[in-house]
Amino acid sequence: MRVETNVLQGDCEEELHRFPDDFFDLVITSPPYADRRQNTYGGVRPEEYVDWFLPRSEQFLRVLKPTGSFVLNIKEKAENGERHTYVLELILALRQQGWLWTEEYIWHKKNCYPGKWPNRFRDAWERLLHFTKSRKFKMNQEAVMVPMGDWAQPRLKALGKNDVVRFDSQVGSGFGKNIANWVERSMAYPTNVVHMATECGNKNHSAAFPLALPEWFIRLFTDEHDWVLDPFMGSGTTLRAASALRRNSVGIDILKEYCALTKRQFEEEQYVLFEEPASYGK
Amino acid sequence: MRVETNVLQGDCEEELHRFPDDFFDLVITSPPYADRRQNTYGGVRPEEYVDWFLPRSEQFLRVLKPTGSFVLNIKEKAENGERHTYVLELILALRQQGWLWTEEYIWHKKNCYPGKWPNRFRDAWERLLHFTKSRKFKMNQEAVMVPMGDWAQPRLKALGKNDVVRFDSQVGSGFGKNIANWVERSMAYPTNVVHMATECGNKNHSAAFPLALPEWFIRLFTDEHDWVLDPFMGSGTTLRAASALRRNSVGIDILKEYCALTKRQFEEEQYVLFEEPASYGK
DNA sequence: AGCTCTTATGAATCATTGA
DNA sequence: GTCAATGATTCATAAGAGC
Repeated sequence: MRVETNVLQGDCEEELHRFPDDFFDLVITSPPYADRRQNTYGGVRPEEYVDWFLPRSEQFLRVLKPTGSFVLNIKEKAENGERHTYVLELILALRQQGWLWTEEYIWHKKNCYPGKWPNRFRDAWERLLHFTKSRKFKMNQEAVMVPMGDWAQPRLKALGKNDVVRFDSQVGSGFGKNIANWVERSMAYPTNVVHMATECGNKNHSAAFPLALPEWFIRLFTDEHDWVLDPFMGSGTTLRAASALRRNSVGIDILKEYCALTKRQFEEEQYVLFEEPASYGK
Repeated sequence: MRVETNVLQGDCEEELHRFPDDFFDLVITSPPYADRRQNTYGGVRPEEYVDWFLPRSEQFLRVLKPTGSFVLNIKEKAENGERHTYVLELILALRQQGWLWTEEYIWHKKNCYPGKWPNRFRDAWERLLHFTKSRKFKMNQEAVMVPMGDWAQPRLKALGKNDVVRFDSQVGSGFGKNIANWVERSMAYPTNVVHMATECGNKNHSAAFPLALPEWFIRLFTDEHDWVLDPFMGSGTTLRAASALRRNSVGIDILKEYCALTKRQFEEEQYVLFEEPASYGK
């Protein structure tokens, strides 16, 4: 069975009217973050962010299956020395809209942006908010289990001073013990903290999240041939992850450039798939 | 100059009336989390949590210096398959009360509680909310610097884990300046994700946080002989960290058992200090 | 192939300048 | 006064070069 991958150009609030209720199994997206500047892409002011978001999330709620999930990657900006509260308000508003706030995953960005300020350290994490329509939803926990052999050993080898000092010695309690536990089992369930580097890019566009991030959630919340939606597609990372995992997908973006770029990149990757199947999906 | 360490038994809302305005440099605490069970320590219902907290935080605001910081360790419970929203509401309410929500640090618990549920993974993180009274507050970023990437790669190979741990704990106990001089540019500032294991509990009480956690924030937000307050003291981890770092401290707890336990443990540690000064500060 | 070393750069944030 | 744009700060990665 073939996998469909569709790119739609337009505002997701409008475009989603094409789809029936209860169609998608997963909505996963990294929307444009709030920004005071008007001339950047998607510059929505922090104060207006919730009002801007709600009519769109209402459509997400409609087109999502009762067993589906909605994963929202977002992080509030700091302005005038303080964190904005619009993300907190958005969570509360989404619950009012009918969503269940099932979980908050943390994306730990190992290679976060550098910088130094008098009142804060570098921001190394973002929220991955997990909303559902019902308490019974699809979750394939086994699909994201971490293979111990493949993971722990090279990790240990590559364990620079950073890892040891930062992860371990601050406490002094047992990496050794943990390792021993890991070796006994071959697979372990992950936690709600996802460690991933941002994609260091030869990309010509600001990639929202690394491929591995949508991949992780697509494996976790969908099966093969399920339907995945990214209503703020950007450069199309979600679609590539979905396609590689044999899920049908729809990406929507308001900018023609992004849509064209995604379509083109996608065709190139399809070509690569044909040429060197082994390297695809990496 | 001697360092004072005080334990007060009572409700912090009452006990703090003893203190003048603008007295403390840091308030750091892990309050009793919301809990539906009434007969456990500090069983406050989620729905009532904000109302219960606000009169107390009003006192924190009063006794904290304008340059001081308030660090709140908290995490919302999941109930009936959903995350509670009282922590979000608390943040919004604290801002209304006059606090600035300066930052949200993530405590990544490397060895989080085991368990398996159908709709979520193990919870491996907690919030460390940083509030201040003003945009100009005290922050000693150099006090929590960590060794940098390029440097120890070859050295670490030769060293082995124990050496690294010992190196780090020496830094913690006051040799930091020397180390910093040796390696000049080899130290980097940390991020807002704090990696620490929970203290593996052979303790007879559920330790709220590991010693290293208050230690980190005490070094970051206070100088020697500053005053540290933990209004929900519990087993007294904050006080031990403060004392080891030569900060004056006040701990308040409503339970006599905790107060007695902390006093007793504290005297024991003082005794250890007298016996084997070298091992203290570990 | 496996190493070391070098280089570019990423949803950042704040202070300053200018409209 | 408000708002928008610019410069300075700075580190964990991947990718590429060289051996």
